[in-house]
Amino acid sequence: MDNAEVAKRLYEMAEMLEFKGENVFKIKAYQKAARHIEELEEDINVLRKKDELADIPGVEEAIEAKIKEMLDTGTFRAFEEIRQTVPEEIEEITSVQGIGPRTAHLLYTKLGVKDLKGLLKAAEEHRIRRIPGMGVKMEENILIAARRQLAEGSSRRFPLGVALPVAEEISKKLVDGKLIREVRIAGSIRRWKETVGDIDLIARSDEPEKAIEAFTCIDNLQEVLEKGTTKGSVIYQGNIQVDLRIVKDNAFGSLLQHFTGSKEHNVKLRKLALAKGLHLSEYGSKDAATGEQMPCATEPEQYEMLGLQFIPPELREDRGEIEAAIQRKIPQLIEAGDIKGDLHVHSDWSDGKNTIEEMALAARDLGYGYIAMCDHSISSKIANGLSEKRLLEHIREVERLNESIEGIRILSGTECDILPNGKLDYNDGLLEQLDIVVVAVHGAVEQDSKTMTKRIVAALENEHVHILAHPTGRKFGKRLPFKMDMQKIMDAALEHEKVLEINSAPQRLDLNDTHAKMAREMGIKLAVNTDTHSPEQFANIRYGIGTARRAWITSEDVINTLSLKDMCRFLEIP
DNA sequence: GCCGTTTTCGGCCCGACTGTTTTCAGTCG
Repeated sequence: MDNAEVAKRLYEMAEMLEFKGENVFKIKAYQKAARHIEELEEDINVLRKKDELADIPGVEEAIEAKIKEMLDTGTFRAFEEIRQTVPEEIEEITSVQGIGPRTAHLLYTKLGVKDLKGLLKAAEEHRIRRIPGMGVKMEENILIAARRQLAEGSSRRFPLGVALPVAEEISKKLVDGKLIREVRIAGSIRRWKETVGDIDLIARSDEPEKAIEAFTCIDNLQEVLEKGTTKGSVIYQGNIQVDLRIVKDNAFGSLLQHFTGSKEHNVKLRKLALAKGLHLSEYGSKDAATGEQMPCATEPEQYEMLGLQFIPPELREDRGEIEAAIQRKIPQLIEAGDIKGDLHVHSDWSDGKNTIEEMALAARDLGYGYIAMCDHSISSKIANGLSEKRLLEHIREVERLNESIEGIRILSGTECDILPNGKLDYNDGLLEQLDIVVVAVHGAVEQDSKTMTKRIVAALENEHVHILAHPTGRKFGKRLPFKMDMQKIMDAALEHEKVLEINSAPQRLDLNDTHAKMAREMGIKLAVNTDTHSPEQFANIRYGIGTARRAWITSEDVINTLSLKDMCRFLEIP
């Protein structure tokens, strides 16, 4: 069993204990252990051999024994025993909005409901309303939520590239409506997490109830879930849940902090606050002794009040950021303004929409000092890849434009295919004539891990190569990451001094945050590129920057923060 | 079931909203 499988089983154990109404702290203990195993970088089997399982936070005697049993036999007795008493499709029911473990248990024992179908049937036949403690309203809500889940599937998460524009659209509607002065996007979007479960908005308003009223009446709503005095919750077009929370001005920082999360970050923060005699909530810190409420107008104030350095939203995942903030060792993370050029740009010579000149001028308008024109190579036929002859013409065109355009340097480059056998799509003689060589896998994406790893490592061994673009090839909702050994690929990148790309295209975000963090810790340089195919797509850099920041990356880790002069030195070109 | 600058027992983060209740449990984030 690998780390993910062990974690999954522990989560399932927690879920079944919850259904049975076991002690909530016992349940939390399983969940905590599962989460830490999920985030473990080392193989749990290796830890076991070294007898270091108990070093994992949340793992002590009882859970340690169960993990050992799992690694030996694939399961553990307590799990198998409790499984006999819990319906198999329990998760189908508890993932219906409004149904938690207690209600699920009640429905199971009273009505024998054990899956989504049975739940729908019970609601349609009005059997739920007859259970003591339930009622007509409850039954109606369950019916709606169960039908929605049947149609849309459960626990759906949205790529950041989908959720962020929707959040921006709704924010604009709210501010245009006048009742709300300022809306801020919080939650996982503000942390630039690659997928998000819902959209969290917070706002300040002098008339919170009217503002909530207005929120629950905006265009394109599918459903209103909640409408209170300070909080509203709706399902917006596209089946995405949006929550809005409002407080008074003087607690805006505390509110923003609270609703940015993550949950794990906040839980740890509140424990830290308790040790200082403070109860932390969205209203600020409350002195445990006197009961005095101390709201913070800004986030940095809130962190300072707890004796912490300000923690940027992207780091708030309980991955060591609180410990670092105590010691005042939060790094100065990279910002969009640090980017001096884009090293992965397409034109209409291959599959881009605009001329090289138009792309260069657009980049110059953004204040960039250079761009690398990296059109596709021969084998990317579908992307109109450049033949050797056309690549030579492409180089001439770049030379010509560099003489006529002021204020930006165009680097002649390629996004060269790594062929299935690990060879490159152009010969060395041709690659040598380019300023920069970006390589990537496009075809034969189904190769097994060993072949794919060997293929990419072979490409990284080529002396003319500078950057490996979108290393894992994943595309949200379309393609899973290649099967490959990331550790070996990073070892090769480090050895041969190659740069790994953080591709900012919102459907890619590749490398992702954890891989990018791994690269940074190994000392591998990164490039944050857009892979743009039109002038507008330069703006996607914000997604790459968000991903880089989540990986604790600073401007020193990223090569395209170099000035043009330093970039030329880096590439060893005049 | 875990955990300890209140350390081997007694705690374990905090609050809004809803529905079904006469004061609160369940769910959610």
